[in-house]
Amino acid sequence: MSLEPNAPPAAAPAPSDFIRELVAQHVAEHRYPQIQTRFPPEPNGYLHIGHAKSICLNFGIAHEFGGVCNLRMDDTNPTKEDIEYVDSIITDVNWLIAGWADHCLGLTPAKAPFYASDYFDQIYEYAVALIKQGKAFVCDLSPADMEAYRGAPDRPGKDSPFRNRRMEENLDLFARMRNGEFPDGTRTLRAKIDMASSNIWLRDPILYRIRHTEHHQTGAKWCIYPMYDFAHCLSDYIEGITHSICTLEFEVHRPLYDWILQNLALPRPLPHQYEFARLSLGYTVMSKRKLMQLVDENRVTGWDDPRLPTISGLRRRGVTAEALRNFAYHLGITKYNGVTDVAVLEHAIREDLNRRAHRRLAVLKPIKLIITNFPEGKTEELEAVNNPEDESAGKRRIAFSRELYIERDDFQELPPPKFFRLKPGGEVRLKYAYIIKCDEVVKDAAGNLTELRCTADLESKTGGATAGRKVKGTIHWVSAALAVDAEVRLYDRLFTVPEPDSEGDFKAHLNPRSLEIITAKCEPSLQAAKPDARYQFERIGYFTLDIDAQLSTKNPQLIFNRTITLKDTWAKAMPKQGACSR
RNA sequence: UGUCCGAUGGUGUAAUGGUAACACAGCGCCCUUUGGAGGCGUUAUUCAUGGUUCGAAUCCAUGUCGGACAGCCA
Repeated sequence: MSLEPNAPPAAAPAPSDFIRELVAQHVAEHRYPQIQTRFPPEPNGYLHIGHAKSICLNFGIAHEFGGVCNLRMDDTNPTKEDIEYVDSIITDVNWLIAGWADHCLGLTPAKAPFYASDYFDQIYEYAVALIKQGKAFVCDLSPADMEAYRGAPDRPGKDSPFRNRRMEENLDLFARMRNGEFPDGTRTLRAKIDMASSNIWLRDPILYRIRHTEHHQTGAKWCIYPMYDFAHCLSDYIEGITHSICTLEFEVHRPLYDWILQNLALPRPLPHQYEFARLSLGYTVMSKRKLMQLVDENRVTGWDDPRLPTISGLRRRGVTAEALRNFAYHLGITKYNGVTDVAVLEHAIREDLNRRAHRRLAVLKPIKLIITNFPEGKTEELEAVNNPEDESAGKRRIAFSRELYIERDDFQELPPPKFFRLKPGGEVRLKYAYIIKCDEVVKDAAGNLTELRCTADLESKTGGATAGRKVKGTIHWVSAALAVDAEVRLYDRLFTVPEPDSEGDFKAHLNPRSLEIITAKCEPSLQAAKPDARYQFERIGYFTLDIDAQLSTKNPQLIFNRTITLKDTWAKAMPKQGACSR
């Protein structure tokens, strides 16, 4: 465990909430030598944005108060866990805290994350200690009997007939449980507390159960495994955790957390548990069980499907760690179970990408446009700004020619009022290039639009005599001859309703149009697109290369994921138009 | 009808006995070679009732509504 204190950051704009206030108070009182938090996922699925909230809280507190936060696998149930999940958790956590709180990450001497299973020997000894004090006993009740004896929330339970076994017998039986002498489910180790307690978790809770299952970390060493309640508080204690922060559903378990540590008469200070409300986000589901269902039933392509709220999915979609952290920052920490509007996430993503993304021109749904007064075969180089938000991003040159593609949605033959784009006889600015006027609309025999014929004001480009002319609309374009094709994956929300899991089958609300795949025409510079770069396709949205893209082969294939659309006040005013999807 | 927890604009949060504020969303205007970004403005809030107090979102009482808990899951 790492013990060197981290220097508090210079002047980080730290959020404030009831947990941080408590921590600040404890720091002021010098209650602990150092603040220690932990993020304790069970490796039984991939991490999602709800975990990101918890990671930002736990690492954020360590970061702000000069402490350390341990990543700890809460791996006490080998029947549900897998090494694949361990690996993904390590990747996701490191990605999310990189460059921000990675210096707060507590690591074992072997530079590995922590595992509750590392403490199985110690936890076993603590169980023995409890037995010796007469505070735990081996119970032979079957699962069904156990349930019957437990009572109900409004009805007390009954003492197990095995509750008053002699200490020596308990010791012997527990050792034989460990030795594998009994089949699964035949015996448990239970704490001796109070079967009449109004808190069900204090009704002689199970501490150990028998599971003849190999563990992804400890192999075949154990056939008994501690329950969450027993392992968690002790793991916290062993690691020197001061603030054990978890979600609201563990509130009822806190008396048991405290009971175990107090009855073991451990040297102080003891860790304490604090609870906050988990994240619920609109238009998605957040439970690992439901996410796993979507993955297992191939409703999505995998845990990292860009439509999923998993950290790996968001990353693949193009969301940056910084955007996720800013989102978490704006969330706040309370004990109220609310549903956060996805617009808050979307805002954090756009704010981040607007600052960092280089602009490019790409046409998603092309229609050909001919500049009739521009010479055939001529190519002109025009200067384009890479990022108007960041002058240091520089400029690039883009090729202009007689035949172009423009967005199909940027032309309407019978435009509604306030349509600022191209229309018959109308003028529009081609971004970074000329003002053009639409002279002729060409259609095929079936009446489908095939081509637009326009004339350009050849003095209107940047630096030209009429460059200052005001036209209402500006549209994007690419040179037809030089454009490169790219597969573009247009993602939309996975569900059609704000709370898919509020009632009934959540899968009934899956959005059938959550993914549309198209071939776009891109400006040639996109051929050199970098895997980690974010691009804004001007007037369209933010895009990033997908991991499926083939970049270094003989026939490179560009594949872009749409991270998020640009805000579009026109689409909002004209709901029936609807460009690509939304 | 048990125990614990909670309730502030549409949404999420702040105000820690002293002018109810911030962000997102919405709406309007300005600006714009992105209908983006940005700027300015604006709509809208303390669950209810009673009490304590000069003064209550905040403290107390009662009620209402919501959430969590009866896995050998975490």
